[in-house]
Amino acid sequence: MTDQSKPSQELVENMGIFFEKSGISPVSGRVFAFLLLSEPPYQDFYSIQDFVKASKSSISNALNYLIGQGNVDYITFAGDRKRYFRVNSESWLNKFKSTFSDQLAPFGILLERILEQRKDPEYAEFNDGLREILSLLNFIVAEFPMLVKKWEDSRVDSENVRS
Amino acid sequence: MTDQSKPSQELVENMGIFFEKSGISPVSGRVFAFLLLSEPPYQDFYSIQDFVKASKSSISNALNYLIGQGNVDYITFAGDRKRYFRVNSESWLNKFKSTFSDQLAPFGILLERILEQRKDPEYAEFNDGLREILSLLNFIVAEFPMLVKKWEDSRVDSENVRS
DNA sequence: TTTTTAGTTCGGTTTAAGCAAAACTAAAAG
DNA sequence: CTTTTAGTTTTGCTTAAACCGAACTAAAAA
Repeated sequence: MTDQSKPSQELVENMGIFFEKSGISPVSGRVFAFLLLSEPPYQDFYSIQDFVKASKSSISNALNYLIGQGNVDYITFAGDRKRYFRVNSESWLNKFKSTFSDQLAPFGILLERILEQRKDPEYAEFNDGLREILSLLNFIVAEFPMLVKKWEDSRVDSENVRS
Repeated sequence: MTDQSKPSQELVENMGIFFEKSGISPVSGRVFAFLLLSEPPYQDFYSIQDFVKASKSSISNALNYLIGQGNVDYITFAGDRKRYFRVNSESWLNKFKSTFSDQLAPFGILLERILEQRKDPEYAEFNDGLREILSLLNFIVAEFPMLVKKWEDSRVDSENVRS
């Protein structure tokens, strides 16, 4: 289907390692890297398998994992029963926007629970240290959405300039 | 030494799981949770071992790992050869301040490398999606230190009100 | 100088994750 | 209604991480 220039194995391997570091499996990392680099940016199961050189089960698990994370989805074409898998950059962007609050908020709750337990005033200095972290955390959780909004607004502005 | 009220095993276990999720080993997670909850907030090797119920080697490895991460350090007292391990909230706070940029910046570089490769204009929409993520990323990397600064300033202000 | 203490290091075992191969399934094609 | 296709599920293997117990070490105490 149209263009076929495959990315370099080495680059996919390297980027795969980058994604591995964020906690996903090697094959998932490579699949994701491949989908980010391949032209076209949507690829069917067997092209992925062919490039990544892993078993069907590994590819299947990797794809389902990535789909579950919301970073990948797929499209289909009429009269073609294959699914074409691709990085869903929109959902990826949205995850970015919310990740900070989503991850920080539970951590703030944890810190609050700790401080609730530590009522002994003898070690107030330690508690103050924790309270400082909690304060920064709460500040970020509160301010971050506004930061995103600011970015969004700046995007809209530059669109308007063009039109 | 002074207070001895031990935290509940269950709470330490729960918080341990929370820290495990961020990628550390179960024993490390429990040790860290214990140090966050124990009164006093500094504990010697054997108190930790006794509470966490793991082997000396596991405790040793966990402590050295946490120390390596900068989240734990230790203090000593004259005439006492034990080390007393504790959460270093200051270094923890500092890690917080820098973590975002530190983690986001390499990711931005990765996205840039991807976009460099993807010159085929046929799938410009996909590239636009990636560029959008990169834009948000760069925005956050640039703005985040200012956000932290704003928080720091607000802290100093409230200190001045008191004095 | 011998013993104790406060850990660390070493060697082996257990457990879980990741993967492959092959059997399987559901839908479409022939 | 038989075959092919596009995956999925199952089973079993391999490897690495986590852990334990025991031997070890370096400094302090006796």
